[in-house]
Amino acid sequence: MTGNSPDFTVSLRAAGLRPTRQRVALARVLFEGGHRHVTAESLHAEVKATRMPVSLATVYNTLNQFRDAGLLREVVVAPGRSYFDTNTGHHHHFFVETDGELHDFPSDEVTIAGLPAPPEGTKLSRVDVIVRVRR
Amino acid sequence: MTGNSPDFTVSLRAAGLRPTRQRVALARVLFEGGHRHVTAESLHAEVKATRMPVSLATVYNTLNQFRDAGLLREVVVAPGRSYFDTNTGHHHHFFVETDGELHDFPSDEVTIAGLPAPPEGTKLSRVDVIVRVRR
DNA sequence: CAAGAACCTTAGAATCGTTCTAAGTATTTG
DNA sequence: CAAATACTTAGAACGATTCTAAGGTTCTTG
Ligand SMILES: [Mn+2]
Ligand SMILES: [Mn+2]
Ligand SMILES: [Zn+2]
Ligand SMILES: [Zn+2]
Repeated sequence: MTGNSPDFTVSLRAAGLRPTRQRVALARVLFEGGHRHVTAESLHAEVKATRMPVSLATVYNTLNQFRDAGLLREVVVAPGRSYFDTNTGHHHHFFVETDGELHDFPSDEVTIAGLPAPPEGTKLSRVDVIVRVRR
Repeated sequence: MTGNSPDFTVSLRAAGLRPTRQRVALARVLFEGGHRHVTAESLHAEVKATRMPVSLATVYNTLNQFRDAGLLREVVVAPGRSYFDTNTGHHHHFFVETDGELHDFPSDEVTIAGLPAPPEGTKLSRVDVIVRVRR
């Protein structure tokens, strides 16, 4: 290792994934710097700009594997397109409907009181709050 | 008029839509009886069962027109599929991830406190709360 | 109640985001 | 290093949705 960047080789192996060139390149784009919200297409465009060739199929495969490994979370805000979120902690979203932007806000400032009990025979998985706004 | 069913001709005209055979048939399936959550495919199957032939393209057109007219609301809970909701009032949803079911719960029992201000230059459109549960 | 204008429905093609297939390539293991 | 295993990829396939363009329905006006 020659730089000071996080060692994605380690976290990929820890997730049970071989640290291939493509996955390391994608991890760098995703996890270096602050939290991100990407689509497969936007991530593909970004990684191509680093001159590391990665196919769109691999971007899809990798996003799904990272999500399954808990490195990413999938956020559903608009029909027909998936967003992937590098922030896997508890938080909620502003969705700017007019331009498709997604912004985090912390869930610890928000209180949700009076939620009814889940339907018979089900257990809670997650509570998503999406605040839709427009410009 | 021979029955006691609501006059969908009137509400369609009020929405600026001609009360065609197809739209009236779809309105009956959607709005007679209690609130519904449908997909284009599920609604198409239901209306076909009434022996009134309606193409899938018309189901899509009509759902979009009803949504634009405020008769329906679109709910995004899962990637790759749109749900349409006949309940246009304030309320939130349970989504049973394991079988794709959507259930309402009233928003007046729920309190959401501490929401941050919308990003600069945006105004609030709607707050969606989706409680995801699994069997 | 014409008859034209406006609007609507539809089959089938097209599009879009995503997944699959299968053949070649990289990574790991011993 | 060789064999085993996992990965990447082009291109085909897919499922949901939208579009096109041609024929049918509904509305308006006299
Ligand atoms: Mn997926
Ligand atoms: Mn739509
Ligand atoms: Zn986020
Ligand atoms: Zn509802």
